Amino acid sequence: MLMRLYRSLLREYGTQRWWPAETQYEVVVGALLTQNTNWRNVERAIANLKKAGALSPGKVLRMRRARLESLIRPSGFYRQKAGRLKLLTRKYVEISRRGSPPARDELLAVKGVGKETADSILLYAFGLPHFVIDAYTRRFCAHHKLFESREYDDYKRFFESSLPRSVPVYKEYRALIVEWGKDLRNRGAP
DNA sequence: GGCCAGGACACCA
DNA sequence: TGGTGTCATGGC
Repeated sequence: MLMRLYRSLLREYGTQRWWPAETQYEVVVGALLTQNTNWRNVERAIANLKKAGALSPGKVLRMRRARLESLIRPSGFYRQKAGRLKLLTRKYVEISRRGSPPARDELLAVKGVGKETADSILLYAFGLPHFVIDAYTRRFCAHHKLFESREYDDYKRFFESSLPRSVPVYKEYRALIVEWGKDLRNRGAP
């Protein structure tokens, strides 16, 4: 059923090419900045960082707090996010230095990184098979009467156990569901 | 002009 | 565990 819906979405919306980023670190930054935030605003923030030549772990860690806040301001919640971005960057440097990929739990241990952000980083930055659940995914499941729960991890297990363990499929499916959700909203349908 | 976006967390009962 | 308040900008 899930694979059938997947192919149907793919036919309707085409390949989405997520995640739009030039570097692995840019994906990590985007994952944090996009929390409850329109992607367009995140793009502005990332553009600011690039223009300032500051889109690297070293620069972000050394930058003054107020400076970082002003650069990422368009992404909203900029005071919270500035502090959390530094914490996450510290963890990212640690992961990069040791060479082995991050465990989900160690990302979740970073303040400001919840399940969706952790899974986004694991999937889109590190290419690990973790399905990402968001508000659209829950609506998608309810709409098609596929599954229902309050727990994030229930949804995650549902998708991961119903789909082939494929990183490209996980990446594309989540992007397609977001596209489906936006489309649904634009048409004002329930 | 109100509502919401590719959430997470603190605090409470 | 479940419910609510807070964080903030920009588009429609």
